[in-house]
Order: sequence, then C-alpha cells, then structure tokens
Amino acid sequence: MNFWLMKSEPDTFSIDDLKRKKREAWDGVRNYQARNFMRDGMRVGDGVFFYHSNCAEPGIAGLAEVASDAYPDPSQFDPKSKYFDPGSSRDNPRWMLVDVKFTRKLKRTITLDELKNHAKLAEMALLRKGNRLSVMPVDAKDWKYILELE
DNA sequence: GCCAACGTTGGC
DNA sequence: GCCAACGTTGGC
Repeated sequence: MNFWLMKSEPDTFSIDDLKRKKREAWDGVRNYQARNFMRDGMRVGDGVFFYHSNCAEPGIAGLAEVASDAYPDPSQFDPKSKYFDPGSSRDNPRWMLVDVKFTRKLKRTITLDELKNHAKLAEMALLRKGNRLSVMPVDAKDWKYILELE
C-alpha cells in the first residue's frame, strides 16, 4: 500500500464536496509527472491526503482512498471542457485519472504552516521549495507522523 | 493582486 | 538542443 497527497482548490472541489459525493473522478490533471503517479504508482486502496490549496487555510483537510485503476480522463476529449486537449486522441489518450473515494475529514485541517514547523517533515515533496505538483507520493513514515498530529 | 518557481512551447 | 517567451500554480 502506498500513500499520496492530492491538491484541490476548495472553491472548486473541497473535502466537503467529496464527502457529499462519496466518490469522484480526479479529472483535470495536466502535468506529466502527476499523471505518471496516478497511472503507474497508484493502486486501489492506497491512502490519500486531501489537500486544500490556493485558499485561506492551505493544508490537509481529510483522508481519501484510491478507488479505481487509472483510465483516460474523459475531459480531454470534450471541446467544451476547460481541460480539453486537442493534442490527445481516444486511440492514444494523453491524460489519465483515478477515482477517489471519501474516507473521512480530519478533526481539523493540518495546515501547511504547521507542517513546515516539523523538522521531521522537511524532506516531504509537499514542502520542498517550488514544488507545484498536484499529485505526489507521501512516505509511509510521514503519513503516520502527520496523522499523529491530528 | 503580486510574484517566485517551474513547465511548456516554438523559433532558430 | 538551446533558450526566450509565455502560462500556470499556489503561497502570501
């Protein structure tokens, strides 16, 4: 079992939205590295930190679970979607996604600011300077450590 | 709204 | 293959 962190802007799709919908196709990822993590790294049942980005209180807001294998992101084929990619084709899709299933909200959001204050987490991909990936792996030891902060 | 960091694009 | 220009991310 592996662990991941997935960013979402709460104004667009928050942990409460996932709670209400129970399950969601994680569409719109248009970064090759993030795609590769979903396509090659994720397995059903893997743990996911649901991270709120670009908002008043950035941080880990809840837990989710990988709920499907990777499959082509339908939005890349839809000319009306803002995620439409004219360079992709159904025969050779460029972008993949997984479904994500709600597990639970954290009792409180563990903020980015708080995470930065823990020296043991300094090597986390999330905290490395300039990191903008929206999907990234989390070490098992960091997963455990962060949950103990809750 | 600003801007640093980074990815992508496209001319050469 | 280089690299300038441009677009996006996301914290602040």
